[in-house]
Amino acid sequence: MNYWLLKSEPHVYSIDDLISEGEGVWDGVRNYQARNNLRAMLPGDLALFYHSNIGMEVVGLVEISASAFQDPTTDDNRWLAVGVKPVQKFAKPIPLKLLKADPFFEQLPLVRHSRLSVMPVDKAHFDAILALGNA
DNA sequence: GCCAACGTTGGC
DNA sequence: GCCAACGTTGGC
Repeated sequence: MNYWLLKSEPHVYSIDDLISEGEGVWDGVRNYQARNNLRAMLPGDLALFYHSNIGMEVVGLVEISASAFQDPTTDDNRWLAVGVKPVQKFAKPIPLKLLKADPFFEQLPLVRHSRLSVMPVDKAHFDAILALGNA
């Protein structure tokens, strides 16, 4: 089981959009590093859902429901998408500011490499964020 | 709205 | 293959 973080601008696609759809396609990724992370995902993997720009907080948890397939938003076969299902919306979203202020999260890619939109997360970091979200 | 960080493109 | 120019992302 692997753990991930998916970033989206909520005015484009928010966790509420995913919840109302029931199941979604994570598409539109146009960055090789992010694409490679999508390719490594397996059904059942868990991913944190982060709202960039507006909110700037980790808002919930989703599950990978389908491993990588051709991104349906382009004919260019370099790009991939995965299926996602909502698991929960956090009672307490975790602001980026809080993660940045805590040395424990220093190595989190979200903190270190803010432009990457699909990133792996250590189990220790994942568990800690989950606990904060449900505190 | 600005700008730093980073990725991509294209001329050489 | 290098690197300057340019475009995009995302925090502030």
